Amino acid sequence: MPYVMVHIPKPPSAASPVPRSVPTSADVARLAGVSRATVSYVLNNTSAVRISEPTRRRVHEAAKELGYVPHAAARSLRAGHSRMVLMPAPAIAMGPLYGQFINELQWALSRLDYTVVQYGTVGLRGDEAARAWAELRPVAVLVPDAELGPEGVAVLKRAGARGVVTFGPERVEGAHALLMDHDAVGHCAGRHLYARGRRRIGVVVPAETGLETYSRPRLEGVRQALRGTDARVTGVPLAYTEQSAAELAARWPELGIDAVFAYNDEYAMLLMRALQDAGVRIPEDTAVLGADDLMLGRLLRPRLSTIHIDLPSGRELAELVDRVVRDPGAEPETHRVLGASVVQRESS
Amino acid sequence: MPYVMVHIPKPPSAASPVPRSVPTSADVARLAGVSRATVSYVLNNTSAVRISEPTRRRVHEAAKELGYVPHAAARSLRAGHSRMVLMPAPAIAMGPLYGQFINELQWALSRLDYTVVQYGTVGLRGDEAARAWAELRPVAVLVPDAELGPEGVAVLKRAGARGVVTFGPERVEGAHALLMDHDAVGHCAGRHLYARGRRRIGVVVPAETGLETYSRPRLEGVRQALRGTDARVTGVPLAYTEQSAAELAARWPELGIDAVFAYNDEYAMLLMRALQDAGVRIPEDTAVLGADDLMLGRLLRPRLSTIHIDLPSGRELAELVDRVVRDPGAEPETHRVLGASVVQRESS
DNA sequence: TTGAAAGCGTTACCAC
DNA sequence: GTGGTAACGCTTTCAA
Repeated sequence: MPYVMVHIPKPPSAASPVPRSVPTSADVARLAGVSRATVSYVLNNTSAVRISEPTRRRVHEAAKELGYVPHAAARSLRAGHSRMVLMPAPAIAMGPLYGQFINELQWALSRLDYTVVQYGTVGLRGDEAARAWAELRPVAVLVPDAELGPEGVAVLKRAGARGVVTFGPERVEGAHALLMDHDAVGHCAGRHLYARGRRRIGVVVPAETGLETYSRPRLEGVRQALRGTDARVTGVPLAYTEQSAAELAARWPELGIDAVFAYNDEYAMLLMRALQDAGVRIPEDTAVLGADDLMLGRLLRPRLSTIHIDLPSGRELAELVDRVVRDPGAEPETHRVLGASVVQRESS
Repeated sequence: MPYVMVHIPKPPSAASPVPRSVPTSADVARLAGVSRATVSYVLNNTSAVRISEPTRRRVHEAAKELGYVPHAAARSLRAGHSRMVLMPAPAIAMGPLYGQFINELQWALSRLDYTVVQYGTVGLRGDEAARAWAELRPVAVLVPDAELGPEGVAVLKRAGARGVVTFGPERVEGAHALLMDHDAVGHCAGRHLYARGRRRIGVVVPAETGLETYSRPRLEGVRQALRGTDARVTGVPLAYTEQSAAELAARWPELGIDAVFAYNDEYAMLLMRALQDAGVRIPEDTAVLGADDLMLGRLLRPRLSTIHIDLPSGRELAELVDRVVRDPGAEPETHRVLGASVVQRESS
């Protein structure tokens, strides 16, 4: 992005305030004429101790006047634990499905009084990343299985994490697992295309790195669904560019494929357009099937068939995390959470 | 999402390890037979002090054996500051453009040795949110201007934030600003449609809440571009559903609109399809213009014209943050960072 | 009802 | 070169 920042002179404004140092509870105590303990009692509404109303007011006023804000690090240091649930910020934008999932989850965890923090880990691999997360002493960690090994789980637990929950296609030793076996997506796709009479089935494998975790099991799922039948399955690499799609479409006749499961709706839209431009009729010559059930697929002509993916609700997941935190000794559980179903429209 | 988690019994695994307490540097010192200070020197590679090689080795081995991980809260408490840059996790999934922007930014800030944390603030409004952020004592905060008022800026600064940078269409008193005036996007769109000979111009305003911050200035920009001309500008509400689009398309003739700027490419695709289904010819009867320059727009027929939006690179932004942190006394600066240019294809 | 003091895990200063 | 010690900001027990 070659865009250059243009500096605009700041309009005259109020004089910058004197850079006071950060007010502490001691400052509040001093201003209110009470002890630090009293300040703590008042601001935390400690029920075990009864503070007179005038004192409460004085403390609150002092806190407000100073703009006092408690220091989270000091607090959790003293308490010996935090309510922080850590999850890695996704390295690649993973589409609206994942985004909504995250939002729901954050909301549900907030309701349970947890604080969700997405930690950007760039360049750190495996155990390095686990160590960086452990430094924050989160009470729970929610992480794609691809980013954490068994040693990573151990590091986090030793650092006091009461819950480690992974999600993705595989289990990780020692952690609770939300098993999203994308095999099921592929399996569903394979069965559908076979049922529609297709026998030479292509499966798009994105060329972009970072997606193998999902694309490989999806391909495997198709293979598995068609094992023992007369159908043939072919992996088809495709980058998310018009050029790549055009090149693939040009080779289409020689591939001899009569149906393609295109990883997701976006790749499906890209490929479908390229095939149409190359004169391939859809679905007569080749059926096209996407995944994710995006709204946009419905707008194409022919309308895009897709695999609808059911993710667990944020509320369920939050409750799982909470349960794990409350009973850290429990055996790691494995939950199968990914539902897949065909939405047949016109492209298959 | 009605999907129900299926519990799968855990396979037999290694006995769960004894729940030791979290190892501290004191434990490492004890095991290595040195003092806590020495441990600190060794693990932090303090250059001011020279430690014998055998001692170093003993410390490293002890740390490894115990699985010692330093406690970030304790460290920053002692240090009096952190390297944490805080940004709110977006409440609504904001498309691939924003996602890539965030990723680039995280990467660039990591290069400068900052730690990026996305803090999920659900339900907290304005100053409440600012206070929650302030508790973490971040060294810098990067936040959409819509989520922070001047008082919020003051709270954060009093809590020790050396840099507060807002981005979005408006400035916030006391903070550095990345002025993304979406007026420019609308302006660009208005000029283009006018130049194409259109005179009765509709501007889609998403019905979804949370987007007003962007949709309002875009509409204003179109108005502004066409002020004093013979063109007429009409705001057109549209929800992101097929039904809403169909209803709008049915009313299209009575609206008497010959060109529409559709907020972004996704709304444009939705509307364009509905118009086509209703028999409106594009671009002959009505021109359609999107924004964001998504790949998918190129796949439509007619190909979707769009406004390409140039965001600042993550590197530039990271450098701005770094500069602000290093010189917190500087006057707040305002940078104009949003470039808009027409990409004309076939729909306009 | 309030105050004094200990301690959470680290690091930096100053003696040894 | 290495080890004690104080201090960061907060909560909580105990004593007054």
